[in-house]
Amino acid sequence: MSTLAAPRSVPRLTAPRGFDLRRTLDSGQAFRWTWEGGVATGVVERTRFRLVEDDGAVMVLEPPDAAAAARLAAYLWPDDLQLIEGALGRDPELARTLPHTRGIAILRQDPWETLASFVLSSFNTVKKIRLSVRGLCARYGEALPVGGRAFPTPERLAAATPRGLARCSLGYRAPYLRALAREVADGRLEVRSLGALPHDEARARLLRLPGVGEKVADCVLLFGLGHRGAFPVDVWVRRAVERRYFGGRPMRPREIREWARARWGDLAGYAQQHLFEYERRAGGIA
DNA sequence: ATTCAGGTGCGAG
DNA sequence: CTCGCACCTGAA
Repeated sequence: MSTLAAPRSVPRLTAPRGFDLRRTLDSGQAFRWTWEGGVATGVVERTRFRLVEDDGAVMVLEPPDAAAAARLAAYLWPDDLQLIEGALGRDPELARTLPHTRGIAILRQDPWETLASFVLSSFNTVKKIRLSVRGLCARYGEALPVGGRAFPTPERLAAATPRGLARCSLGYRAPYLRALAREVADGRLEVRSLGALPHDEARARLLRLPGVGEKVADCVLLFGLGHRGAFPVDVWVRRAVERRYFGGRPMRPREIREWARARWGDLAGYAQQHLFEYERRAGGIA
């Protein structure tokens, strides 16, 4: 099958039908993946991976380890894309969108990393978020045996100095991040246990955190806590919904979110991802 | 040099 | 509650 000559030891993961690695990793939900040619490099939990897509499969160039590859699969494609895209395609607008966006999976990311990263996302661009996250990992992340660095623990960030955080270009978000890290480090917030709460309860808990508003809370629910019905409304999604579904009528984010949840239910998060990706590319993001 | 992109928090009404 | 504004920094 494979036309690539690869060492026999390189694990080859069969992707779900239609899965698109590049679209998935570049869709603004994760901030640590970089591409060099056709090779994606990124850190998941405490393992650095190097991946290439190959004819319906993902070749794991690094590490050469079947157990790690299995963990990667749980991160990359937690959902049945065929089923989801089939259902969303019954929406005429999404049917027009999907040819340009299909194959995007919503990742299952670490809750703490997701929360911390998306606090940085407020009033910020994807490019700059990546820059800040890279800086945080370089400065505060533990060096991993095989190379790369882990995302910083709450303890490390709680102990960070304002000066050190400023080096990571966090701007006014630095105190939010540190306050957040302290809540977790002190045990006032159990990030992992958030995942066990129902959607609405987890959301209410997130909204009490510093630097977490409705949009960031919905991103954490969707990308870190597995709540696929969450519908984060950023400027792109807002534009897309207003223009494509409401004839350009200005709407409040909350109104959009409630409408989306009623319309798409547990698939709202995926609907958002496709609308976001399409709008962003049409809107001139390289 | 100037302008722009981006959610949240806060005070005022 | 809703509104209007300040906030920080890389890129154009």
